[in-house]
Amino acid sequence: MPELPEVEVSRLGIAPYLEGAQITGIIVRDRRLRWPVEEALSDAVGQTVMAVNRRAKYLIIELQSGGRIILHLGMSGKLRVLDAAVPPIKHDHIDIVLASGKCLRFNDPRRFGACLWQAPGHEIPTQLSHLGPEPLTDDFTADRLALLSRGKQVAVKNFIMDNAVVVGVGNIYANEALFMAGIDPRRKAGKVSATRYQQLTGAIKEVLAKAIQQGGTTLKDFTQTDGNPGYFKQSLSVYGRAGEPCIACETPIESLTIGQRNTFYCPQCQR
DNA sequence: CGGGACACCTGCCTGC
DNA sequence: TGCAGGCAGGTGTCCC
Repeated sequence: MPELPEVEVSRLGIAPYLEGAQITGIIVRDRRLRWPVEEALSDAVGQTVMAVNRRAKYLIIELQSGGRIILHLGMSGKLRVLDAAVPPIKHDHIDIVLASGKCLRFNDPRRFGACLWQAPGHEIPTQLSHLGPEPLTDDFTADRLALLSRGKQVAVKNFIMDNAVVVGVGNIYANEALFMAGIDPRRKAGKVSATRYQQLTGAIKEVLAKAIQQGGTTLKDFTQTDGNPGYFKQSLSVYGRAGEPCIACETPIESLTIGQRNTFYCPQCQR
């Protein structure tokens, strides 16, 4: 479910229901997420939601008190807005109930996701305090990649998936961006030229922006019971296509493991 | 310190 | 049909 584009699509989907709404209740059915859900989360009850923002793959629900509810979807998390009276299904761990009678419902089978509480006047949780720049802003530049990669022995694929370098580049889009830029994912980060970092930076921005746009289709029926995505599948050039012909040169796409993650590339186009 | 392995957890798909 | 095994879109932690 959650690469950055899907988190952003979720944000766009839930924001209209949440912004300006009053929270009348919070139901926690299972506290055992990535980190235990704090009891103090209930302090959000009675608060008005001022905005729903995103930082990296975290969704941040800003409250009038200055407090924040911070959600992360992990590997399998999903958010839906539905009538609060709808009976919960398996893995519906948290409801944020609104005065409108609707609720934001967090479902996460694997429980790698998180729901953090930042009390008013408190520091942002440490998970969010060491994050690199957002990929779709001007803070993310080729110069930054070139600078940070100096002398680095890690594979360039791992490098761009490092949240301290740039946030929001998950496994799928790391593969796709490296294909677009014609860079072998195994290449050491320190051995990628400035010119090619220029191309890679553009590729990351392009692939993420495009995926968010395509997510807009999913957005349309976001509140329906199960609008299941899969929207980006047709657009993928290499991810999940081992053995299939490269869209550019027809050489079979190869797969291997880098940093315990499945990696796909065209041995002809990517050097 | 950089780099890499591992951990967390459930569902689903494959192959015997 | 059943079951074991492997794999999955993330990321903090631990160990060398």
